[in-house]
Amino acid sequence: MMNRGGKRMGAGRPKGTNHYGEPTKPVRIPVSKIDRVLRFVREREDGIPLYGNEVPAGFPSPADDYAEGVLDLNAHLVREPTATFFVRARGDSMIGAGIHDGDLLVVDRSLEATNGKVVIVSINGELTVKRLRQAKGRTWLIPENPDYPPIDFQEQDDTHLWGVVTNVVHSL
Amino acid sequence: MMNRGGKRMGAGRPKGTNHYGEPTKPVRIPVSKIDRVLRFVREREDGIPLYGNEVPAGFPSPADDYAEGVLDLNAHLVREPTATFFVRARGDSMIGAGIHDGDLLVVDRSLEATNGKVVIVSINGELTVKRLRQAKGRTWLIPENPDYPPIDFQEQDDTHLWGVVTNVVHSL
DNA sequence: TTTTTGAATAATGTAACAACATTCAAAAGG
DNA sequence: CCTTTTGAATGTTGTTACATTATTCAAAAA
Repeated sequence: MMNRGGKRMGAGRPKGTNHYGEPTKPVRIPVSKIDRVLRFVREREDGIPLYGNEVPAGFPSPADDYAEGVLDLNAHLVREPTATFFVRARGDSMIGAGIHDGDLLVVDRSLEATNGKVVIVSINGELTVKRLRQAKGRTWLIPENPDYPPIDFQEQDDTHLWGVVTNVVHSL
Repeated sequence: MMNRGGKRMGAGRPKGTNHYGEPTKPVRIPVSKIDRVLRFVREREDGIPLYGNEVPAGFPSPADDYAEGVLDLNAHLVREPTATFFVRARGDSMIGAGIHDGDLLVVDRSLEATNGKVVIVSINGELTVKRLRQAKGRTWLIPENPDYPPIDFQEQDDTHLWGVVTNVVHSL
């Protein structure tokens, strides 16, 4: 093997040619979460596009500028992670509010349960979802289905108001 | 300062007393995502609990065992990230399928649009959501609202079937 | 007995390193 | 003069190493 020459100006791998197009730094991650972190970091640089009602040029090509940007469902649906939980809805008593049997309800305990909000309450160990209605110093739980009667509600030992439903996830 | 003694058996910080209760490893993360990764790793060790229809003891305390475990909305609603996009629904023509004006639709392009599926199509540059119905060699787009007429559908230059709606996110 | 204090040991953020990837242009070959 | 070969140059990347910090213990001091 013979020498193949000396200095080469401008040689070498150019900056910014890494997988992400930006610098990286080592961050310490608990081992059980490394998989999910790597999936988040590597597989979806673009997130999932969100479109409005017009068909954008090249729709739905992830390389485009998105009509309404990009969406992280966890962040979009959960404002207060520590105060949030999910409940699966049963029955059709709230069909008028768009809540169907089997739907997933996102419940925020940090929101105030004011008049007209859809809330999760427990009555005798059963969870139920109804609309809260306060009038004339009394509180009612109103189903959104004429087949069901309103419930006279007052917090006691066996009843408790757990939180406000912010979102309904319905599977088709 | 005087010497305060020699060997101490069992002294020192005990193992497993870190923030996570498990070992950590450095992972290289693109700088723009470090914030979100740290938030994910640090702020929510428990995830968000998912409950069924009975009230578990101590509900809803994150320390409990959850009736149905823990849920990551992105993973739960998005099976094929690269083939998925979101569309915001307009109008009430699919009210019977639980799709309301302003709802967020999760659309999977990798699923086959078979008879009976709810699909996203573009017609003359407008996106619309309807139920696909194939019969007698023809294809129809059926609204789920008696106020709207079925549409005779065939893919042409100005029409295209974009994907199958898998989930509907409805905000209250 | 209680308090003070430094030794012992784990956790943590980051620098450093070795292995790898990428690009360039000089040298070789035609 | 053009094409191919080849090693230098330089960035990237996963992991190790390390200095600093945090935590606990028990001997020494009070």
